[in-house]
Amino acid sequence: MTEQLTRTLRSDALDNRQRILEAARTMFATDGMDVPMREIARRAGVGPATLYRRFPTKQALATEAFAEQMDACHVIVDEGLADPDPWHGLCLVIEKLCELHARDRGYTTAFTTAFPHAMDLAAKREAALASLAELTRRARSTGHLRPDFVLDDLILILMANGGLHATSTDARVAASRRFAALAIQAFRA
Amino acid sequence: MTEQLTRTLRSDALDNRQRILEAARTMFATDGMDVPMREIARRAGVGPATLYRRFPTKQALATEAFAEQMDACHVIVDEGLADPDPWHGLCLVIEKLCELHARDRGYTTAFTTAFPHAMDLAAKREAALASLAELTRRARSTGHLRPDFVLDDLILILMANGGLHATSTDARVAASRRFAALAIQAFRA
DNA sequence: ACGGTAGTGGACGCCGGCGTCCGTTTAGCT
DNA sequence: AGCTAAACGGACGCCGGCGTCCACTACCGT
Repeated sequence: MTEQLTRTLRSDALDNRQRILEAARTMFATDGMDVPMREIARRAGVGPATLYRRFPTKQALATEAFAEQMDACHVIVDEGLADPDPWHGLCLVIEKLCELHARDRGYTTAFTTAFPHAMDLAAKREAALASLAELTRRARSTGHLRPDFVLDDLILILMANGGLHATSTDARVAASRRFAALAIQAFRA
Repeated sequence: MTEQLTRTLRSDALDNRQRILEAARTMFATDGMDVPMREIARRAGVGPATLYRRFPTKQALATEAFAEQMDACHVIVDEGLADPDPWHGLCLVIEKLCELHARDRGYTTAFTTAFPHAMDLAAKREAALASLAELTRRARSTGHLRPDFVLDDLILILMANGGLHATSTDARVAASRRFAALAIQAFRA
């Protein structure tokens, strides 16, 4: 679908579009989801009208902007699945997902609150969760994972991880790391 | 200090003040900290001016409104300290604090983000944390608590607990309960 | 090079929250 | 009952974000 847009879009327009997405990504990541649309436009070096023409709503913008973060999520989960030791793979996934979410304030809220109509995000989210379920199934069979573990526990942890506030990104990442370690401890058989 | 105000305040004014605080408490709890001041005034049945006269800033209002929640925190910690089994007391404290925070959206953010100038809150917070430190010290000596546990871990958990979002209060409380159980699991030796 | 059209962004009006002023009401004392 | 000062709240102006319109610009095919 992006391809069709790419084809019919003029070169300068495409350029602006890219800069808008880049600006949105960085601003969402550092300042969270409540940055004014104006501000994103300013940083991208375009007028408000251009921004609104490309992305009529903030959700549309967020959905596109977080596409690569979503892919990063998938890569992380796939790496976990590829690990010969499922328990070790699961631990890696937890650590990396927590860090990813800690580095990007906006993505966390986008992922957890999962706005009503961001179906594109939701679909990918479901796919990632399915892979996670498979990974936990394998990890449980190794005996290192608590037998009464359920997938919801992991989701719970990820959501809770999003509640970690801090003044700087570094502090947030550090807190997130400790938190991931505690979570793994809680999941161990 | 409240006494002095009480004395010099006219009866109807005192009445309004009470209703404002009650309205603020319920609205902060259900809708979080970002409710408009207007809305609180409306629910309390007073004009905006009255609200602003009593509480010039939202922080002032929040500080007073959460005073009893803060006391509830103290009671919980004290109960934990009074428990003959420190480890059991600690578990109770974790469960109750998580639930308290889950029931009151506003209080959670007020407690964790701890606005710059809400020194009254901050002072009580520190006192509670000191008691918590004592409790964890005792719990560790029983051997049921992980030897490498630090107080910051508990704070981390409480902050993370604040990240649990849900549509209804009941759902949030349920999630919080599961989360507390996981946390206790992570802290066990 | 040039015309046509896609694309742009400054400017505009709207809305909702904020904090304050002032004419009116009412508690409380005599 | 009557007076006075305290208290009230509706109304006002301000600000910042939102979404849109239109006169101008610049790309691209010929």
